[in-house]
Amino acid sequence: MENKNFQRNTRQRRIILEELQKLKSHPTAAGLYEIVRRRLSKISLGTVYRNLELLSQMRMIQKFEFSAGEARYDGTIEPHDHLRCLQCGRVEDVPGSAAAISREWPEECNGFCVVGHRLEFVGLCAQCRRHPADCNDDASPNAYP
Amino acid sequence: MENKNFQRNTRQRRIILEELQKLKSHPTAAGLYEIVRRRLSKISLGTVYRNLELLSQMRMIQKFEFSAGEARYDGTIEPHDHLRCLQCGRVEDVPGSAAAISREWPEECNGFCVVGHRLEFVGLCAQCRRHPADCNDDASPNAYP
DNA sequence: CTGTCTGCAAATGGTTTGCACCATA
DNA sequence: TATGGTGCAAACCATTTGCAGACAG
Repeated sequence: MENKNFQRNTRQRRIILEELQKLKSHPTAAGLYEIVRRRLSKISLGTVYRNLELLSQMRMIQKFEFSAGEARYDGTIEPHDHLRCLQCGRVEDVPGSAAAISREWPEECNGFCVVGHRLEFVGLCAQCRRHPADCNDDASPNAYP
Repeated sequence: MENKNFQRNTRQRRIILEELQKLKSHPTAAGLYEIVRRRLSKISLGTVYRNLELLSQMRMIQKFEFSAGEARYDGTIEPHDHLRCLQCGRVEDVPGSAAAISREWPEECNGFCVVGHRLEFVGLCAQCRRHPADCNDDASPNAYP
């Protein structure tokens, strides 16, 4: 709630934002840390967390914590929905047309003043559908239907 | 994925399920633990977690981990959506008619075989709308718009 | 009896935080 | 140079797990 704006434009912050915006995927903090580390070998995971939090408070990126243990970060700010693979954990954007479906909702519901929503579809991604053999291991990050 | 069915119908398991089904709210594991403890004073939190996990694997209850740090549990199995208050963290069911909107979605999207979805509306509950004074403290469990 | 389940406590894993030093404005 | 940011490591907190004893079938 503390919308504290930052003053310094540090090398770390710049690179974290840059690398995140470069990705079409939605990495976890640890995943992005590994990527950023290729350019800033001494950066710490704590710094990545601090900056991701700050950038998301400033609405420069989106943080979403749908259903899984780890938060994921998105380099864009337009609201949109996601597809999550139950087997491999991959998270992708719902492509344009399908996303449009979800844009209008009642502003009032059950006494709640609704200001937004979070929507995610779960299923199997194209890759995992082709390789059902991988089903035996415990890679499944969720126990949904 | 390991749909291992349980064999024993223990007092603990029975009471956990019973108390959860009695509630209209969606407690966290710790919350339910406090409730169950009134009937089983020596039960451990670990047992509550173990049974909630088992019951949800057996499709006798629902576990959902939308966006917040703690998972929440629902004593019913019919799929339905939720309303989450950004200020107090309360989670309620979306009432019938509104819920119907969200039931049909494409079965295929972006190569994914979609088997379900998770939808949650965020906003302010009736109570928090009446008491905007509480806004100053850091009780807000989420940083969504 | 026997194999599951429980209570306990320690371990885990993602995230946050305190602190002393560093570097941006 | 002042102060916000960083790296490091320890702390946190929800959840999981190993183990020895308890109990359902």
